[in-house]
Amino acid sequence: MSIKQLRAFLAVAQSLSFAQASQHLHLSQPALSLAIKTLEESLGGALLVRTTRSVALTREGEVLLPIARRLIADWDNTEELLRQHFTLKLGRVAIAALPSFAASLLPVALKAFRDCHPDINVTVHDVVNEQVVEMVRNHRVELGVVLEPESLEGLDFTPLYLDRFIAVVPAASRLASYEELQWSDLLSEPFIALQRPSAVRTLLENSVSAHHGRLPVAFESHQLVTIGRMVSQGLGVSVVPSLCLQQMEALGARCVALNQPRVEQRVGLIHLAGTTISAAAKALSEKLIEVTDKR
Amino acid sequence: MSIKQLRAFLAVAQSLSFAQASQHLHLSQPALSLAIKTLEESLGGALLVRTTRSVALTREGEVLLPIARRLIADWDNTEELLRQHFTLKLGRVAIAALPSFAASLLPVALKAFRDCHPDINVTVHDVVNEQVVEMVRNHRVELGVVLEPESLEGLDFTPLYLDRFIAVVPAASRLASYEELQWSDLLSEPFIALQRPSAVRTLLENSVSAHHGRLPVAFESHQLVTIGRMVSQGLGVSVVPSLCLQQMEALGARCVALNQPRVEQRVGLIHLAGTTISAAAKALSEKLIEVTDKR
DNA sequence: CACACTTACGATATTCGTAAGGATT
DNA sequence: AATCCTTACGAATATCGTAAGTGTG
Repeated sequence: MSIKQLRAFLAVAQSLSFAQASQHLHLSQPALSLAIKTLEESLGGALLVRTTRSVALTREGEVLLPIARRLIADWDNTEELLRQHFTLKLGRVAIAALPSFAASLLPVALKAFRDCHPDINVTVHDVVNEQVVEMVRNHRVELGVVLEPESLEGLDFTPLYLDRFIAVVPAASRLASYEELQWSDLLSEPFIALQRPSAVRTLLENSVSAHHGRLPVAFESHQLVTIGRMVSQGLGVSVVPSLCLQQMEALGARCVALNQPRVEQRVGLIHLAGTTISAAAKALSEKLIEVTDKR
Repeated sequence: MSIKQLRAFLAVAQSLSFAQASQHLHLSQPALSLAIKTLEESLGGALLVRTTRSVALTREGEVLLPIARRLIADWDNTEELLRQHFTLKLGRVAIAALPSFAASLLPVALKAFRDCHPDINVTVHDVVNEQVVEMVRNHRVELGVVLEPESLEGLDFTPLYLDRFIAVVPAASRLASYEELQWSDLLSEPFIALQRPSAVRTLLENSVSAHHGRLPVAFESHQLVTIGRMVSQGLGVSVVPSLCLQQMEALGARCVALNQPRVEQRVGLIHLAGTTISAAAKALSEKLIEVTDKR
């Protein structure tokens, strides 16, 4: 029994005419006749009873008809579903991104993506760097945006941009007037840091300890928003990924370039190595690269 | 997308090896490779990602896999179901028969049928002659056993046997000692008749009225059993299809051949003309012919 | 170099369409 | 005579298997 044969049966059963059915199938009448015949032979009995002047279903044909309708419909739906997935008319992508990225560039990329592919469902997970890696490893998400990890065992890393960290200081602070700052300028102020565990926090601690000893953390939060507010209230200073510049200024804090030394870290896309990513994930990746390049 | 292609995909997706899958499918590796390739082309994207050393599913392949499993299972089940119907391993027949037949020969035929085809569900409707015809006409049953009707518009009639009516008299009656009886012998006794409407009743009335005027009905029932009991209790006499002989004698009545004139009527199978009957119905018909011939 | 998938190509099978045949209205 | 399905047959198409090719561990 083949799909063609079943379609042939369905067409004849519905029109009760080989002639009409053959037109509908874009097939010659004899070819249709043969198809039905071989179908009947493969099943071991007649499905249709043809007198020269009329066509009718046998009881067995009546048994098959509703089932055949369902099988063909299922078949066509499946084909359509897959095509939609490939043409990005349907599908889902899950992406995880570290908070600084999720709050800045990701929405821009998502907007561009959604404009191109409005029917793709995108799930965003705004989690700390380590969890992004974990979610990619556990197949929880297809894509991740992270600070370049030291070990990317089993992961493919695609750099998006180089993140240069910036100092965040109260608008009223004397530090706000400088063109650029050094670590030594900041360490005299109370420091507001991201709570551990956090890749940004670790990066900062390592950067500081190399030149000035321990980071003097006065306050901690795991929310960038909270840090921004604390700074703008004059509670202290902080250092955040440059991506957060706009967000911080919107919260009333001032951002100043941080040099001596610069704190830099590549940010990029990760996905499981060895597996291909879906067409939808590929399209989203491209949009992310596009958006980060533009900036 | 063809069945073969989907089976090929399923085999590869489950074993994650073209080599193993090709063995399982009894197909050469290159043929399998081609099948998958054309499937992917027809759907518009890759389902499997092959490095030279390993095979894995793409996201789209993962979407298809569970659906493919279901489609193939449905397909195979349907094929199996139809084959079972044709080989009489599965199916149902509905048959309607007039009471005298349903109570006598039909069970014998059913026994023989069930011995041959234990998995066919048979529904029996024990109804009066007119209802048998009606049920066949309304597609309520495929087969009917009736006294040969005058009009068989749209019906195919297959004679089973000639029913010769017999007189039923109380064992204690003087009539019980005769070898055969005539209508005139019976009409002196109270007559117990089947209730109208009944083909047997009509047949008797017509037969009598041609020679002796009206049938002097003293009692009526629509149950043969009741008539048998009434006769055996000495309430009167009756005339029933010869098929009921055993049943009547079992109820304590005596049966005597009825001549002068003989009342005869062909009993046969009917089914809707123009439609074929199911394999199961055909087999049951054959058993009925076999059983009625044997008698 | 051994293994696993792909490409190339000739052979085989299926399927198709045209033409002729048979039956019914 | 017209219509509708079936059979017959040569042609196009698809599928298959063998053999050679390619890339990886």
